[in-house]
Amino acid sequence: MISDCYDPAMSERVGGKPPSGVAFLLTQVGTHAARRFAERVAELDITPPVAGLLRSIATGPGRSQQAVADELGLLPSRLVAFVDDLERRGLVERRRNADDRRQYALWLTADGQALLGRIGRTGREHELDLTRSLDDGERAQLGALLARIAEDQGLTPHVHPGFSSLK
Amino acid sequence: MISDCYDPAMSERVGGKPPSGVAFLLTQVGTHAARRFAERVAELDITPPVAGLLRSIATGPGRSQQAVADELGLLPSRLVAFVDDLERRGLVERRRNADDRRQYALWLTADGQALLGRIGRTGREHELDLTRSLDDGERAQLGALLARIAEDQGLTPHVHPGFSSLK
DNA sequence: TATTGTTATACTCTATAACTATA
DNA sequence: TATAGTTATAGAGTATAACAATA
Repeated sequence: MISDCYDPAMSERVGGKPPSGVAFLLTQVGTHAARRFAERVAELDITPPVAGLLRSIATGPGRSQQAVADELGLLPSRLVAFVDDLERRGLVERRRNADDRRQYALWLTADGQALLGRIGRTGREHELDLTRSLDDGERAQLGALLARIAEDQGLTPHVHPGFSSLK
Repeated sequence: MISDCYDPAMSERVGGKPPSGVAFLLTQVGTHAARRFAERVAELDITPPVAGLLRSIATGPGRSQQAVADELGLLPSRLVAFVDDLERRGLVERRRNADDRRQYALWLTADGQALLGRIGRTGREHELDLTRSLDDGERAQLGALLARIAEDQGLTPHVHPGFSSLK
């Protein structure tokens, strides 16, 4: 999923009217951004979904797996595999909830927090490289326009749509 | 591939410096754009890759499957399945090349051209809806900034990175 | 021997449903 | 009975290698 390979601009050229093609540019550049970020965090032996999961746990520590899965819009069965792997690597800890022993509370270990720091630095490098052809004013302008579209289209702040499925 | 679920902005907030988050916004909005376009063309019983393939054949008719696969950066083995389906539906035609009988030349049928027209209208609707919160000047501004990034990052015009693998 | 198109296969991602243990 | 977490499984999408026909 997740690929928009058709270019409205081209067919508009055939159809008559002049092309604008902002939508296609958005999918093209957006896909490139996602791919480059994935390449960068691969050097930390994680994938983008795992990076998002670590951040989510850090932002709201001690929540149940369902609560986290719900926030990120991913299936509980997917989250299990992620947490299994992170727990094996000593980055995340599962603790039984004493009040409701069906639930596990998720916490970051010290190693997990250190990794999150490295992910943050990777994200800043990614940001700088991707927008290196813009000056500060243009970067802010682009951010403002994208934020407007994101809000208008009903996208949840800080949650990537790649997580979705929601159900 | 293709999902960038980690938000640099958030961890920067933890790390210290103020967040900008243009890179994350790009993947978020770009993924949304690709998904919405996929939903739209699904009503024409095609997927975005197939829409891109139809456009490619229309732009350069009579080329071999390898030439088309090469342009779009997709594997020959993937293209076979797409062309099989499109030929069954009477949208594309395979013709043996008389000079080199190993090759098939790809052509759009009249039905295929009609479908391409409907795809073009769908693309224009998509473009308008996605950028409905911007005025004409802002839309042009956004397009210019995205085009600058696309060129700087070495993206091929009119070819979606989702096709890639290149090899 | 090399190339075009094709088939077979495998590996990942994603989605659904069934199972367990607790409530 | 309902819920949290887990397991098993099936379907896309994607990549690799082997094959037949032709050069």
